Parts: sequence; C-alpha cells; structure tokens
Amino acid sequence: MLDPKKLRADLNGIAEQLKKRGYTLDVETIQALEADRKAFQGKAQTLQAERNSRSKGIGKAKAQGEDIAPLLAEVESLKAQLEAAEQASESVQAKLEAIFSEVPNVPHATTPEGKGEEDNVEIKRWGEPKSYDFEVKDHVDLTEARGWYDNDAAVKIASSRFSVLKGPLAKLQRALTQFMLDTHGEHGYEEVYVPYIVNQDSLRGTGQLPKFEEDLYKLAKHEEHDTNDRDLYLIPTAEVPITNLVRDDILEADELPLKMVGHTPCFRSEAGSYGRDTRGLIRQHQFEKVEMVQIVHPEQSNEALEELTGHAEVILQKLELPYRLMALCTGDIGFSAAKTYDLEVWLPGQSTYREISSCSNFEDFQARRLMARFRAGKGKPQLVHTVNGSGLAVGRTLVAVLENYQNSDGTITIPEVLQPYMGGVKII
RNA sequence: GGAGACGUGGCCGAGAGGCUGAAGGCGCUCCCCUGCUAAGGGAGUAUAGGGUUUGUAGCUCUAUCGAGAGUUCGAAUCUCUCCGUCUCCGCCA
Repeated sequence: MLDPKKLRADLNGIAEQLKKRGYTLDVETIQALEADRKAFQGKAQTLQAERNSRSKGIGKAKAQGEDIAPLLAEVESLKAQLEAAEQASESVQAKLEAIFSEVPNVPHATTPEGKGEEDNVEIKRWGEPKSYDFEVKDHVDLTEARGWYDNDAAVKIASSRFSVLKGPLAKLQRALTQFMLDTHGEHGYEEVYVPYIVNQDSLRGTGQLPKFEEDLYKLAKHEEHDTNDRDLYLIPTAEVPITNLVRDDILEADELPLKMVGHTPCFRSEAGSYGRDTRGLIRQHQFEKVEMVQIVHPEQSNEALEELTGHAEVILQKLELPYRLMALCTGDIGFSAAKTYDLEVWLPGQSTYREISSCSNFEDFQARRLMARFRAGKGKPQLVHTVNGSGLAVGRTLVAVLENYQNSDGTITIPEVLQPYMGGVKII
C-alpha cells in the first residue's frame, strides 16, 4: 500500500507516476472522498470528545451524590448524533481503504518505461547457449521415455498441470533444492522452514489480497468441524510466509538487514493462463521454489536488490546455465514492486530464454501493510524495505538442467556442483 | 476429542463499571551524587490515526488492555463469538 499521507499531499504527482505503469488513478473520486473523510472524521471525533467529557462529569457528580438524571438526558441526545457521525466516518474510510488497497506501487526511477513484456530491457547475458550436433529434445521427451516423468499419473491422482517425477529425476530436483539452499546459506541467508498454508492477513501483508484472490487456492472449510471464521490459503510463493515473519514487528536497527531463505512448494491456480505452456514442467499448479527475502533499512534496498539478484545469478553460474538479466519495464512489474529484475535461462528445447527468477524491491509498499518497522536509536519506528527473489524456481531449473545437459544418446550429464548431492553420480 | 485456567505496555505484574492510557517492579535513556567499583537520589520511557503546521518538531483530539461484536451516559473491568496460551485426560507421526 502506498503512503496515504503522500497520496493526499501529491495526488496528481503520484497519478502521473502510476500512469507509467498503465494505471489510472481516479483522482476526482479520491479527492471527493478525502473531503468527506476530513469532515466526517472530524465531526465524529469532536462528538466523541464531547461524550467522553460529559460521561466523566456524570461519574464525578454521582460520586458526590448529586442527581444525575438531567445530565443523563443531555448525553442521551448526543448518542444518536455520535452514532451517525461514526458510521459516516467509517464508511468513507472503508471506501478510501478499498481504493488505496488496489493502487499499485509507484515504479522506481530506474525502472525503464514501457507498456509490456516487449519493452523490458536486457541488461546482460551470461554464458553461451551450447550448439548441439544432434537434434535436441525438450525435457518432456528426455524424461518421459525413461519413465521418470508421468503426466498421466498426475492427472489421475490430481488434475492437469501437476506432475509425477520418479527415480533420478525426482532425486535431481531434490539435489537442486539442497544445492540452492546451501549456496544461499553461504551468502549469509538464514534458512527457514515455514507453513505452506497462510491466513488472509499474511496475504494482505505481501499484496496478494485483495486483488489477486483468483490466482490462489483457498481451502474449503469443513462444515461441521471448522468453527473459526478464518480463511486459509495455500501459499503461491514462500515470499508470503517468510516476509510475514516480520509482520507487526518493530526490529532494532542493528538487526537489519535480515536475510532469509526458504524452500517450499508453491501453489497457483494459474487462472488466467489456460492453454499457455501446457506441456511439461514450465507452468504447474504445484512447483518447488527456493525464495530469498531481505528485510532492509530503507536506504539499503536498492543495493539489496542488486545483491540479491546477484545471489540468484550465482546459482545459474555454478550450474553453468546460460541466462540473461532483464529489467522489467513499468508496464510489466508486479503490483507491489517498485523495481524488478527477471533472470531468464536458456532452454534449448524451446530455443528461447524463459523466466527462472524474479527479484524485486518493494520498498515500503509491503512493509506498510505488514506494519514491519525498525527503530533507529530513540526515534520513532519507521518502515523497513522488503526485497525478495527466487533463488531459483526449482522446477524450471530442473527443466534447464535437463535440456542444457542432454547428450546425443538421451542421457543427461549431471552438472559438477550437483554431483555431491546425487551421491557422486555423473550421468543419468 | 473431553475438562479446567488464562490473555494488561519492552518484560513481570496490579486493576473486577467512572478519579485508569493504565499502580508497582524490572529493564532502558538522561541528570545529580560519589577517588574507582558498588550503592543511592531525580526525571523520562507504547502505538496508530485526525486536526493545526513549511514540518516525521510542538500543541491538541480520537482510538487501542488478544481480535471482533454487544450492554451502558461511560467498559481493561459485564455479555457473546472467534483467535491463542497453559494444565490434566484421550488420541497420534
């Protein structure tokens, strides 16, 4: 969420910046509501003050044994007015809150301007796509024939867009996960294990709600057993539980930066993507991801994004997978992000670069919702900045390893850094 | 799953319809005293929002005692729902 004070102070300026990302801020509606808010809230508070002081008067009068009947009658008339004023004030504030909560973050000055994917800017390339003296296969062909990838079984036990992996393939995925976690551990991230199911407050904190509910899996409540009124969801990314670790916290300045890494499955309904990437492991309802999160001092978030992106790159470099680094343009960055880098890995099976990591600086946009703050010295608590990124999407990394390391006979060479995690096996 | 107890500021802990945004203690900050150390004395020490304002300063108002709803002129205190913690029993990887 953006700072309501800043929004108020510079509504048109912010509208201008949001326009860069293709978002039109309804300035007039907000101005009208703000005027109402000011009026109603002020009135409600004045009446509250009035009631409070009179009620105190009644207490004192009663203590001195005076007749309080006339005083009671006086306050009685206040009551209806107060209730009306409170209601009006609350209703205006709820309307503003609803609008504000759907306003995306303001892009960072260094985020390139553009309308969509095609305007993203390539920052650099690393590694050369290999040339093969045989016809390359994609990851499905490489693994299905050997009985390691079974789409039909996944459909049988769940539905489309799930996968069953077996034998060396399942093990390779686990090896990748371990390798990533260990590497980030060396980068100074604390490994965390977190719930895969979260409540609405957590999803609001990181910005998935209220706007993107359709992308989430919501758990059904058991009619008889569940007495609570709490809605729970499967996590779409470990960003949600990990970032929410600092929700409602006031950290000490010297605790920053907080660096955490975690591995979780991610669950996405992929509601808007029917028909896209239906083949193989690219776009699944359930996939594995290693996620890095940094909670940082506001002045450090730009550097932190560069650093964290670099940490994601290290994984690709150690795996010797060719990739390119893209700066997403204003039209393509996510709702909560001020700046985002995507890492795209080379996939020989598709002869193209595909997104394998997304690293973003959210500045204080998430922190405001989360009420994640820190205290510098004796000063008032101020909001932290949050930065996160995939390090990496394990399922897609698996695809990349399979396709980039394939041999003419259909076997897969295991990248050197993964061999210790595969019990020394060099080829599968 | 059954039975009971409980949830108050950074922490501990009083409070049981009005004088309580909250006693007291610990911790922390500043000041005084004191050869050093130790001890002692004094002051301060929640968060959010609104108004005022050039101001994240000051002043002022409002809200907050797990969360929400209710009763009341008035709720930390009474009622209800939910969340959570603890103890005992049962079950369990």
